[in-house]
Amino acid sequence: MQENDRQTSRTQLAVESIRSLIFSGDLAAGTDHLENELAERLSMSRTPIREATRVLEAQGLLEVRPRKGVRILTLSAEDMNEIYVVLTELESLAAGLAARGKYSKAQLKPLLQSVLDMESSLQCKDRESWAAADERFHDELVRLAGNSRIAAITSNFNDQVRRARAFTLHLRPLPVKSNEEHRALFEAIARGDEKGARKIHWRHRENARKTLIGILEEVGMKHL
Amino acid sequence: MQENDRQTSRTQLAVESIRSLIFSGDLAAGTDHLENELAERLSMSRTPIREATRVLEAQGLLEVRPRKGVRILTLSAEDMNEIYVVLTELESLAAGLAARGKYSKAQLKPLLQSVLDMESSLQCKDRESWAAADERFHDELVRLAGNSRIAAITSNFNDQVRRARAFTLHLRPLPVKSNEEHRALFEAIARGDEKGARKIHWRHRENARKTLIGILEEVGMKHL
DNA sequence: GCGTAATTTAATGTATACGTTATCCCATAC
DNA sequence: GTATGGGATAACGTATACATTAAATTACGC
Repeated sequence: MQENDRQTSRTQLAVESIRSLIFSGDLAAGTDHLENELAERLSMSRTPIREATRVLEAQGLLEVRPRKGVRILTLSAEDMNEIYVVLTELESLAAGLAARGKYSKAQLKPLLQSVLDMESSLQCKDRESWAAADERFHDELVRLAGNSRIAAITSNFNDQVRRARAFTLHLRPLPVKSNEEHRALFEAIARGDEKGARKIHWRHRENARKTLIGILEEVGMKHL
Repeated sequence: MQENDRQTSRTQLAVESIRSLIFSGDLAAGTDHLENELAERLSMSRTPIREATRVLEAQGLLEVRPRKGVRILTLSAEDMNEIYVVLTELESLAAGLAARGKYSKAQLKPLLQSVLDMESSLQCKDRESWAAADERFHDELVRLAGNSRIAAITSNFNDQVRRARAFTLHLRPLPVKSNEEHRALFEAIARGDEKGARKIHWRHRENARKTLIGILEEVGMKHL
């Protein structure tokens, strides 16, 4: 009856389902949910739900508050700032490491492709596809850095700010400048310019951070 | 009969107990342990053990391998390097943020105290107490940076490399230079020199990284 | 009506039961 | 001796039972 495989255990399924529900907003930030409710919703007993929520708590997506249910975490502007500061630092480091990697043009192809994709998305003013390409760019950048810890942390933080980014996607100006920065970063990595890559990406992220925080303050969005 | 309080739930107790057992070496790196074994050892049922091991897995201290028990993770020299690279980056960032904080002498007292403690430990050649003061120094530094994410990540990584550091503590030369660096960093923070603080700490950590990796390679320690 | 104590409710923490199945062991075939 | 297959074992995943206790509700005295 039950699947024993780690990939398809109810616990694993619960982790993924709850993550999706959080990202989609079905479990809105700031709302509370009892174990029973989640169990019923996902058609399983409380046992896998409990294991899943403990894992998601460790990942910073929710908070277990005994007798009040799990609370989907909200992010204040201050939280956002903290996260962006760390992302800026670690991705810049990643950019430097990627440049140090002396990759060939062929190896950098996926990175270049994501830049091209962003440029074409920008021409059609298609923000959604631009965002998707942007995510690929950042993922690829971190992958090229070859440090699994950096990858794990940035992935986790990107999960945490995903909602905020989606929210502001349509509120901010078309990211023309952002694209120029991506291209410049690509060039720096391609020519193995570690310091340059670091600096370019650092400024890129700083800009992104300021834009995001600016919008959140403008909209008076205290929590997201 | 059971304690319901989050602080003293069996799950929480299991998390802390298992952590201690790992740090003390009672659960040695690379060894496997069945849920039943752990449950019996900690005098509780498998339920809290399972929840605890999932959390510890998310924290990177062990790996759940169905039917083979949980494996206490070992760290290769490469893992160590990855972790130190990230620690270097984030703690340097913390040092810069601490300097930017423009703290008063009074507020910096704990930091200074840990430097003084290290210096006196060094005079008695007491490595253990030096290491304890060193840990206080780094904790305080990160605290002063005022970014809870940096604190969480560095704390987690320090946990992961704790065994390795303890192992090499008596193999490396007395950290005279390290102490000079701590003092210099303190001065930089005290005078609000953000760039200087960053640079000093970066070099400090780089030295620590190279020393550690050097020793591990010298001793031919592939895993720890 | 209001504050406090008693009572009920229900969410949780934990133990336990049990079905499933990976793994091990051995018998048999070659 | 090696390989294959079947059966036993036991570790795990999950559901469920149940005691505990925080929170909600009611009862009560003033």
